[in-house]
Amino acid sequence: MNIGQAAKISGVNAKLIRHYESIGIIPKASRSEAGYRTYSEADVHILSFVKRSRNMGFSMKEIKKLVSLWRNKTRASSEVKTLALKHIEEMEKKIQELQEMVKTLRHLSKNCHGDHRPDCPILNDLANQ
Amino acid sequence: MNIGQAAKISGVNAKLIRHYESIGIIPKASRSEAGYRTYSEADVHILSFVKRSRNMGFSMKEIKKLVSLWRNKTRASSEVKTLALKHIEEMEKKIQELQEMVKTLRHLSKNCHGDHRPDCPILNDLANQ
DNA sequence: TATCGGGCTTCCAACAATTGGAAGGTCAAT
DNA sequence: ATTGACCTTCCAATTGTTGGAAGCCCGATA
Repeated sequence: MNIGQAAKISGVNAKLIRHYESIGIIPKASRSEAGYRTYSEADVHILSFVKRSRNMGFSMKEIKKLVSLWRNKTRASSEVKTLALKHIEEMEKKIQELQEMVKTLRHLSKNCHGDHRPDCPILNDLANQ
Repeated sequence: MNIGQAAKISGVNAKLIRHYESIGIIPKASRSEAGYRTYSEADVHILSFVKRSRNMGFSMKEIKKLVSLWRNKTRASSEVKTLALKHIEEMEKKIQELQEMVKTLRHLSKNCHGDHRPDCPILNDLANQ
């Protein structure tokens, strides 16, 4: 099948598929006589894998690693688990940071009248802390 | 004072100060005879404001708006509050997304032996869901 | 057969925010 | 006079994705 079909099935748009190929996330697609990229079911499977990994928040660098681990039938599951746990840690750190920002900003907003008057604790705090 | 001094005090590094100037976040600095940028206390104050806003997770676009609101003594506090509340909403959405990713990935990791064996539920899930 | 729409190709540029380097001018002190 | 620290500009890389332009290919219709 052509790239458009592969895009439709995998949910990764054609532009992005070419990009992933160019940066080596996925193997180079074979070509038709006319130079069109052609994809097999297996190729589409890889694309779906990438898409789902992306949905899990993995970076492209991590996904590159995941794809190679996935295709290597003899790798140890510990390698994958380590990668996943590291990613979980990073996400939890990010969550904490965001929660602290929300907390601070929510507190400031609560003290801000939010009307026509110019006095605003939010700006005061950002400016004078 | 020169840019290095302003950077030190505000906590925004010199490179970034120039960048912020170039994209119009902060006003253009005045120059010495030799062409060096010169900063007043008030200029540094703006830089600190930007820095703290960044720490609150605001985008540069939002910060540009915040700076102009801050410098406008007659703006309504509701304008600021609206911006802050919108930002809080976005952060909370992001938090939820991350939490769901963590939840899924944590579940998968729990079922992964994480040893020398190749069988790995994490990869299986990413591939076959 | 001519042509038209849609899909494909490549390359180049933009977004966000920051960081890095290169090549060169300036300043203060030795 | 020269050193070293600081400043200047410009250009490129990062991360992940999206957009456009110019041009080729394929199938269908007039």
